[in-house]
Amino acid sequence: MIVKTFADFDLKQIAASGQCFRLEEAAPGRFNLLASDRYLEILDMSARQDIPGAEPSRTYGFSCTEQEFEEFWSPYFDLSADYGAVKRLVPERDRYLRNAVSFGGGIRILRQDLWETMVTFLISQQNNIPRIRRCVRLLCENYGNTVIDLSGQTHYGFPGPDKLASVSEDELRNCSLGYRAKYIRKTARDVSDGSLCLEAFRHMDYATAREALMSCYGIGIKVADCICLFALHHIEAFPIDTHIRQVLEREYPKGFPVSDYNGCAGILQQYIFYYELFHSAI
DNA sequence: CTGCAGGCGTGCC
DNA sequence: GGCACGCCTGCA
Repeated sequence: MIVKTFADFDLKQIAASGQCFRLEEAAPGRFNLLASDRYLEILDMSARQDIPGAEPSRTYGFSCTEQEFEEFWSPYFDLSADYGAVKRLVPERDRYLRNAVSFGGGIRILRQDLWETMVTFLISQQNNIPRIRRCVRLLCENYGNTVIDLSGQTHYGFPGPDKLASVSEDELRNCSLGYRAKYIRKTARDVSDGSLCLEAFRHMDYATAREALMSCYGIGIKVADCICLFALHHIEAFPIDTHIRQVLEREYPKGFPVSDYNGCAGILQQYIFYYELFHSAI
Protein backbone atom coordinates (compact mmCIF):
# COMPACT_ATOMS: atom_id res chain seq x y z
CA MET A 1 0.00 0.00 0.00
CA ILE A 2 1.24 3.45 -0.89
CA VAL A 3 0.10 6.66 0.76
CA LYS A 4 -0.37 9.96 -1.04
CA THR A 5 -1.95 13.35 -0.49
CA PHE A 6 -3.60 15.46 -3.19
CA ALA A 7 -5.40 18.77 -3.34
CA ASP A 8 -8.78 18.99 -5.10
CA PHE A 9 -9.29 15.23 -4.88
CA ASP A 10 -12.09 13.62 -2.90
CA LEU A 11 -13.07 10.07 -3.80
CA LYS A 12 -16.31 10.25 -1.88
CA GLN A 13 -17.41 13.07 -4.15
CA ILE A 14 -16.12 11.35 -7.28
CA ALA A 15 -17.91 8.12 -6.37
CA ALA A 16 -21.17 10.02 -5.95
CA SER A 17 -20.73 12.22 -9.03
CA GLY A 18 -22.16 9.57 -11.35
CA GLN A 19 -19.32 9.40 -13.88
CA CYS A 20 -18.10 5.94 -12.81
CA PHE A 21 -20.42 3.13 -11.80
CA ARG A 22 -17.68 0.82 -10.58
CA LEU A 23 -16.26 3.05 -7.86
CA GLU A 24 -18.07 2.55 -4.61
CA GLU A 25 -17.61 3.41 -0.98
CA ALA A 26 -17.93 -0.10 0.45
CA ALA A 27 -17.62 1.14 4.04
CA PRO A 28 -16.95 4.64 5.44
CA GLY A 29 -13.56 5.70 4.06
CA ARG A 30 -13.03 2.42 2.16
CA PHE A 31 -13.39 2.46 -1.60
CA ASN A 32 -13.38 -0.31 -4.21
CA LEU A 33 -12.73 0.46 -7.84
CA LEU A 34 -12.70 -1.73 -10.93
CA ALA A 35 -11.44 -0.47 -14.27
CA SER A 36 -11.62 -3.12 -16.99
CA ASP A 37 -9.81 -6.00 -15.27
CA ARG A 38 -7.93 -3.92 -12.71
CA TYR A 39 -8.96 -3.78 -9.09
CA LEU A 40 -7.92 -1.11 -6.61
CA GLU A 41 -8.73 -0.56 -2.94
CA ILE A 42 -8.41 2.90 -1.52
CA LEU A 43 -8.42 3.87 2.13
CA ASP A 44 -9.19 7.41 3.21
CA MET A 45 -6.53 8.28 5.79
CA SER A 46 -7.36 11.93 6.38
CA ALA A 47 -9.35 13.12 9.34
CA ARG A 48 -12.60 14.12 7.70
CA GLN A 49 -13.22 17.76 8.41
CA ASP A 50 -16.01 19.02 6.26
CA ILE A 51 -15.42 22.72 6.51
CA PRO A 52 -17.46 24.45 3.83
CA GLY A 53 -15.15 26.15 1.38
CA ALA A 54 -12.02 24.45 2.75
CA GLU A 55 -9.47 23.21 0.25
CA PRO A 56 -10.40 19.60 -0.39
CA SER A 57 -7.01 18.03 0.23
CA ARG A 58 -7.06 14.39 1.21
CA THR A 59 -4.66 11.57 2.04
CA TYR A 60 -5.34 8.09 0.70
CA GLY A 61 -3.74 4.67 0.85
CA PHE A 62 -3.79 2.85 -2.50
CA SER A 63 -3.46 -0.94 -2.85
CA CYS A 64 -0.93 -0.86 -5.69
CA THR A 65 2.74 -0.32 -6.34
CA GLU A 66 4.32 3.04 -6.91
CA GLN A 67 4.88 2.10 -10.54
CA GLU A 68 1.26 1.05 -11.15
CA PHE A 69 0.13 4.25 -9.53
CA GLU A 70 2.30 6.49 -11.69
CA GLU A 71 1.64 4.59 -14.90
CA PHE A 72 -2.06 3.82 -14.60
CA TRP A 73 -3.92 5.26 -11.64
CA SER A 74 -2.51 8.77 -11.58
CA PRO A 75 -3.60 9.42 -15.18
CA TYR A 76 -6.87 7.58 -14.48
CA PHE A 77 -7.71 10.02 -11.66
CA ASP A 78 -6.34 12.96 -13.70
CA LEU A 79 -4.09 13.86 -10.78
CA SER A 80 -1.58 15.93 -12.71
CA ALA A 81 -4.18 18.48 -13.80
CA ASP A 82 -4.60 21.72 -11.85
CA TYR A 83 -8.26 21.89 -10.90
CA GLY A 84 -7.60 24.94 -8.73
CA ALA A 85 -6.89 26.85 -11.93
CA VAL A 86 -10.26 25.73 -13.36
CA LYS A 87 -12.07 26.86 -10.23
CA ARG A 88 -10.41 30.27 -10.38
CA LEU A 89 -11.99 30.84 -13.80
CA VAL A 90 -15.41 31.13 -12.15
CA PRO A 91 -16.11 34.83 -11.65
CA GLU A 92 -17.14 36.16 -8.24
CA ARG A 93 -20.46 37.41 -9.66
CA ASP A 94 -21.55 33.88 -10.60
CA ARG A 95 -22.67 33.00 -7.09
CA TYR A 96 -24.37 29.80 -8.17
CA LEU A 97 -21.28 28.32 -9.80
CA ARG A 98 -18.99 29.53 -7.00
CA ASN A 99 -21.18 27.61 -4.57
CA ALA A 100 -21.23 24.51 -6.78
CA VAL A 101 -17.44 24.54 -7.18
CA SER A 102 -16.84 24.98 -3.48
CA PHE A 103 -19.36 22.24 -2.66
CA GLY A 104 -17.87 19.60 -4.96
CA GLY A 105 -14.29 20.85 -5.04
CA GLY A 106 -12.83 17.34 -4.84
CA ILE A 107 -14.30 16.16 -8.12
CA ARG A 108 -12.01 15.21 -10.98
CA ILE A 109 -12.86 13.96 -14.45
CA LEU A 110 -11.66 10.36 -14.65
CA ARG A 111 -10.06 8.83 -17.73
CA GLN A 112 -12.14 5.69 -17.99
CA ASP A 113 -11.86 2.88 -20.48
CA LEU A 114 -13.60 3.72 -23.76
CA TRP A 115 -15.46 0.43 -24.25
CA GLU A 116 -16.61 0.28 -20.66
CA THR A 117 -17.81 3.88 -20.80
CA MET A 118 -19.71 3.30 -24.06
CA VAL A 119 -21.60 0.38 -22.57
CA THR A 120 -22.31 1.93 -19.18
CA PHE A 121 -23.63 5.14 -20.73
CA LEU A 122 -25.75 3.20 -23.20
CA ILE A 123 -27.26 1.66 -20.06
CA SER A 124 -27.66 5.08 -18.42
CA GLN A 125 -30.31 6.35 -20.84
CA GLN A 126 -33.81 6.70 -19.32
CA ASN A 127 -32.39 5.16 -16.17
CA ASN A 128 -31.38 6.04 -12.62
CA ILE A 129 -28.06 5.64 -10.87
CA PRO A 130 -28.86 2.70 -8.52
CA ARG A 131 -30.33 0.76 -11.44
CA ILE A 132 -27.40 1.59 -13.73
CA ARG A 133 -25.03 0.24 -11.06
CA ARG A 134 -27.11 -2.92 -10.80
CA CYS A 135 -27.14 -3.49 -14.57
CA VAL A 136 -23.37 -2.97 -14.80
CA ARG A 137 -22.78 -5.30 -11.85
CA LEU A 138 -24.92 -8.05 -13.42
CA LEU A 139 -23.14 -7.65 -16.74
CA CYS A 140 -19.75 -8.02 -15.04
CA GLU A 141 -20.79 -10.91 -12.78
CA ASN A 142 -22.27 -12.83 -15.70
CA TYR A 143 -19.70 -12.16 -18.41
CA GLY A 144 -16.60 -10.51 -16.89
CA ASN A 145 -13.29 -12.12 -15.97
CA THR A 146 -12.79 -12.98 -12.34
CA VAL A 147 -10.32 -10.75 -10.55
CA ILE A 148 -8.92 -12.00 -7.24
CA ASP A 149 -7.70 -9.37 -4.80
CA LEU A 150 -4.86 -9.72 -2.25
CA SER A 151 -7.19 -11.01 0.46
CA GLY A 152 -8.56 -13.70 -1.87
CA GLN A 153 -11.89 -12.01 -2.58
CA THR A 154 -13.41 -12.40 -6.02
CA HIS A 155 -14.38 -9.41 -8.14
CA TYR A 156 -15.47 -9.19 -11.76
CA GLY A 157 -13.84 -7.25 -14.55
CA PHE A 158 -15.75 -5.59 -17.36
CA PRO A 159 -16.60 -7.95 -20.25
CA GLY A 160 -14.88 -6.98 -23.50
CA PRO A 161 -16.57 -6.51 -26.89
CA ASP A 162 -15.77 -10.04 -28.08
CA LYS A 163 -17.41 -11.55 -25.01
CA LEU A 164 -20.56 -9.44 -25.23
CA ALA A 165 -20.79 -10.03 -29.00
CA SER A 166 -21.17 -13.74 -28.24
CA VAL A 167 -24.15 -13.22 -25.92
CA SER A 168 -27.72 -13.27 -27.24
CA GLU A 169 -30.06 -10.32 -26.79
CA ASP A 170 -32.32 -12.35 -24.51
CA GLU A 171 -29.38 -13.25 -22.27
CA LEU A 172 -28.37 -9.60 -22.12
CA ARG A 173 -31.91 -8.72 -21.13
CA ASN A 174 -31.45 -10.90 -18.07
CA CYS A 175 -29.12 -8.18 -16.80
CA SER A 176 -32.23 -5.95 -16.73
CA LEU A 177 -30.97 -3.88 -19.61
CA GLY A 178 -34.41 -3.73 -21.23
CA TYR A 179 -34.51 -2.23 -24.73
CA ARG A 180 -30.87 -1.12 -24.30
CA ALA A 181 -29.77 -4.75 -24.76
CA LYS A 182 -29.98 -4.51 -28.55
CA TYR A 183 -27.86 -1.33 -28.56
CA ILE A 184 -25.16 -3.03 -26.52
CA ARG A 185 -25.25 -6.19 -28.55
CA LYS A 186 -24.98 -4.38 -31.88
CA THR A 187 -22.13 -2.16 -30.64
CA ALA A 188 -20.29 -5.19 -29.26
CA ARG A 189 -20.64 -7.03 -32.58
CA ASP A 190 -19.50 -4.01 -34.59
CA VAL A 191 -16.37 -3.67 -32.46
CA SER A 192 -15.77 -7.39 -32.44
CA ASP A 193 -15.98 -7.86 -36.22
CA GLY A 194 -13.80 -4.81 -36.85
CA SER A 195 -16.40 -2.57 -38.50
CA LEU A 196 -16.08 -0.18 -35.55
CA CYS A 197 -12.51 0.65 -34.50
CA LEU A 198 -12.32 2.04 -30.99
CA GLU A 199 -8.64 2.88 -31.34
CA ALA A 200 -9.53 5.43 -34.02
CA PHE A 201 -11.58 7.49 -31.54
CA ARG A 202 -8.47 8.31 -29.53
CA HIS A 203 -6.97 10.33 -32.37
CA MET A 204 -10.07 12.44 -33.04
CA ASP A 205 -10.80 15.91 -31.76
CA TYR A 206 -13.99 16.49 -29.79
CA ALA A 207 -16.29 17.37 -32.69
CA THR A 208 -15.11 14.41 -34.77
CA ALA A 209 -15.30 11.93 -31.91
CA ARG A 210 -18.77 13.12 -30.94
CA GLU A 211 -20.06 12.70 -34.46
CA ALA A 212 -18.45 9.27 -34.82
CA LEU A 213 -19.94 8.12 -31.51
CA MET A 214 -23.39 9.37 -32.53
CA SER A 215 -23.27 7.19 -35.61
CA CYS A 216 -23.26 4.16 -33.28
CA TYR A 217 -26.63 2.49 -32.76
CA GLY A 218 -28.17 3.76 -29.50
CA ILE A 219 -25.72 6.61 -28.91
CA GLY A 220 -27.25 10.09 -29.20
CA ILE A 221 -26.11 13.57 -28.20
CA LYS A 222 -26.16 13.13 -24.45
CA VAL A 223 -24.50 9.72 -24.32
CA ALA A 224 -21.88 10.77 -26.89
CA ASP A 225 -20.97 13.79 -24.76
CA CYS A 226 -20.68 11.62 -21.64
CA ILE A 227 -18.31 9.27 -23.47
CA CYS A 228 -16.28 12.21 -24.82
CA LEU A 229 -15.97 13.65 -21.32
CA PHE A 230 -15.49 10.55 -19.17
CA ALA A 231 -13.42 8.33 -21.48
CA LEU A 232 -11.80 10.46 -24.18
CA HIS A 233 -11.18 13.36 -21.77
CA HIS A 234 -12.57 16.03 -24.07
CA ILE A 235 -13.21 18.36 -21.18
CA GLU A 236 -15.08 20.80 -23.40
CA ALA A 237 -17.90 18.24 -23.75
CA PHE A 238 -20.92 19.43 -21.75
CA PRO A 239 -23.51 16.64 -21.46
CA ILE A 240 -27.03 18.03 -21.08
CA ASP A 241 -29.58 15.69 -19.52
CA THR A 242 -33.04 16.60 -18.31
CA HIS A 243 -31.58 17.52 -14.92
CA ILE A 244 -28.86 19.83 -16.23
CA ARG A 245 -31.32 21.33 -18.71
CA GLN A 246 -33.55 22.45 -15.84
CA VAL A 247 -30.58 24.03 -14.04
CA LEU A 248 -29.50 25.89 -17.16
CA GLU A 249 -33.04 27.21 -17.69
CA ARG A 250 -33.18 28.36 -14.06
CA GLU A 251 -29.67 29.73 -13.50
CA TYR A 252 -28.52 30.64 -17.01
CA PRO A 253 -31.60 31.68 -19.00
CA LYS A 254 -29.29 33.52 -21.42
CA GLY A 255 -27.14 30.42 -21.89
CA PHE A 256 -24.17 28.97 -20.02
CA PRO A 257 -21.04 31.14 -20.54
CA VAL A 258 -19.05 28.37 -22.22
CA SER A 259 -16.55 30.89 -23.65
CA ASP A 260 -15.44 31.92 -20.11
CA TYR A 261 -13.95 28.48 -19.58
CA ASN A 262 -11.58 28.12 -22.55
CA GLY A 263 -12.39 24.55 -23.43
CA CYS A 264 -13.03 23.04 -20.01
CA ALA A 265 -16.77 23.70 -19.52
CA GLY A 266 -17.37 19.98 -19.06
CA ILE A 267 -15.58 20.11 -15.71
CA LEU A 268 -17.99 22.80 -14.59
CA GLN A 269 -20.86 20.60 -15.74
CA GLN A 270 -19.71 17.96 -13.25
CA TYR A 271 -19.59 20.44 -10.36
CA ILE A 272 -23.13 21.53 -11.27
CA PHE A 273 -24.41 17.96 -11.57
CA TYR A 274 -23.00 16.97 -8.20
CA TYR A 275 -24.20 20.17 -6.52
CA GLU A 276 -27.76 19.68 -7.79
CA LEU A 277 -27.78 16.07 -6.69
CA PHE A 278 -26.66 16.62 -3.11
CA HIS A 279 -26.57 20.19 -1.79
CA SER A 280 -30.24 20.33 -0.84
CA ALA A 281 -29.96 17.00 0.96
CA ILE A 282 -27.70 18.46 3.67
C1' DC B 1 -52.99 2.38 -11.06
C1' DT B 2 -50.10 5.98 -13.46
C1' DG B 3 -45.76 8.54 -14.04
C1' DC B 4 -41.07 8.75 -14.61
C1' DA B 5 -35.70 8.22 -14.38
C1' DG B 6 -28.86 11.17 -16.53
C1' DG B 7 -32.43 9.28 -24.33
C1' DC B 8 -32.64 7.43 -28.56
C1' DG B 9 -34.47 5.40 -33.02
C1' DT B 10 -38.01 5.74 -36.18
C1' DG B 11 -41.35 7.82 -39.01
C1' DC B 12 -43.40 11.86 -40.35
C1' DC B 13 -43.70 16.69 -41.68
C1' DG C 1 -34.20 20.90 -39.24
C1' DG C 2 -38.44 19.81 -35.50
C1' DC C 3 -41.80 16.76 -33.16
C1' DA C 4 -44.48 13.03 -31.92
C1' DC C 5 -44.27 8.15 -30.20
C1' DG C 6 -42.66 3.67 -28.34
C1' DC C 7 -39.41 1.40 -25.55
C1' DC C 8 -37.59 -2.14 -20.66
C1' DT C 9 -37.55 -1.91 -15.80
C1' DG C 10 -38.18 -0.70 -10.98
C1' DC C 11 -39.90 2.31 -7.81
C1' DA C 12 -43.01 6.18 -5.77
